[in-house]
Amino acid sequence: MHACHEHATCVEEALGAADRICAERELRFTDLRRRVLSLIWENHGSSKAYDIMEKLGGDYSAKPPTVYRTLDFLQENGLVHKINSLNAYVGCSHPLKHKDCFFLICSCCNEVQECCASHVADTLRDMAGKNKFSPRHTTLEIEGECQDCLKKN
Amino acid sequence: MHACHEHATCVEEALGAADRICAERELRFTDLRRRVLSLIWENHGSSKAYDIMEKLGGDYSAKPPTVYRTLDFLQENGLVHKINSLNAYVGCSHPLKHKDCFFLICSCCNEVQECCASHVADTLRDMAGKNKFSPRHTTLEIEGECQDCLKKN
DNA sequence: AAACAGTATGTTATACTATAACATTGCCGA
DNA sequence: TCGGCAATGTTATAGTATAACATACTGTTT
Ligand SMILES: [Zn+2]
Ligand SMILES: [Zn+2]
Ligand SMILES: [Zn+2]
Ligand SMILES: [Zn+2]
Repeated sequence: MHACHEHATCVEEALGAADRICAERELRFTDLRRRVLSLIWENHGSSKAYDIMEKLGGDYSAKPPTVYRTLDFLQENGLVHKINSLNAYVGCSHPLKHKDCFFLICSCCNEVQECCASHVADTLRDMAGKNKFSPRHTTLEIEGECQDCLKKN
Repeated sequence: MHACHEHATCVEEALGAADRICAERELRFTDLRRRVLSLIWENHGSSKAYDIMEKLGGDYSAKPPTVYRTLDFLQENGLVHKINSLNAYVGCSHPLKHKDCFFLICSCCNEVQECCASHVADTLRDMAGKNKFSPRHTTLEIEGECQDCLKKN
């Protein structure tokens, strides 16, 4: 689906971007936050909160509030997104440029691709306007099958 | 937000449509199913499963599986939709014509308006195509403020 | 250094959302 | 009437998320 030849690069870039963003905003990119973001970036699928919790401490030494607070922090700063249709979380693939993005979710390989397209956003804004609605946040999640999986099957 | 001068009409229409749809498909529109759909149509907001459960039997005589099975039936037959961003359910406002719909959710008055627009669906399909993605189901939920609430505030 | 404030994390408990598995009931045709 | 199947009931449990309060860490002021 994606084209990351060397996935370690994805992780490093994500962590590097997080470092810079937190520095700029004078936020603390603590060890816990870094570990959670890193776990989320282990692959290009989405991660469930309780799976992250287990990975943080096999013995459940990390408790739910710890995980959810960390996820909240990462979301607030645009470093991860929640996929509402899955109750799961993905790393933002372009945290500084993120705007009006949406998600293509392959239910075969579970990968999630984050996309931006200004004309999609424009279309939605127009549509909202015609309905006299003032949008604040859009959830757009498209479930289906990615090219690789289509080919395989 | 919506323009139902006599909300009873909305409820009756919804129940009537359900009757017809179930008859056509040789499904049983049982008392329970009718009651749940009716409760959901009490207003134009979204309903939480556990609230429906309480209304079904103040003493919690209705248990979760009863409610969720009924909601599943109603969803499968296009009579209600789940709003993933709220974990809540709304009645479908046009069950026979439903196709590529999306939702405008006012976080002020909590009303949910269901909209269809073929050009929105077209735009999304094109976009998916450009990403070589074969979409199966789209979740599009726009949170914001409706005209009435904008005026009021 | 000691006191302090503010942020981050730990801990315990609980709320909220949803499903599995099996029992019972009710409907309908053979 | 019997058998089969769909619907509902029942009990238990899984899965997702937050409230409330305690402790620890970071950096600043005195
Ligand atoms: Zn993003
Ligand atoms: Zn795939
Ligand atoms: Zn609909
Ligand atoms: Zn409103």
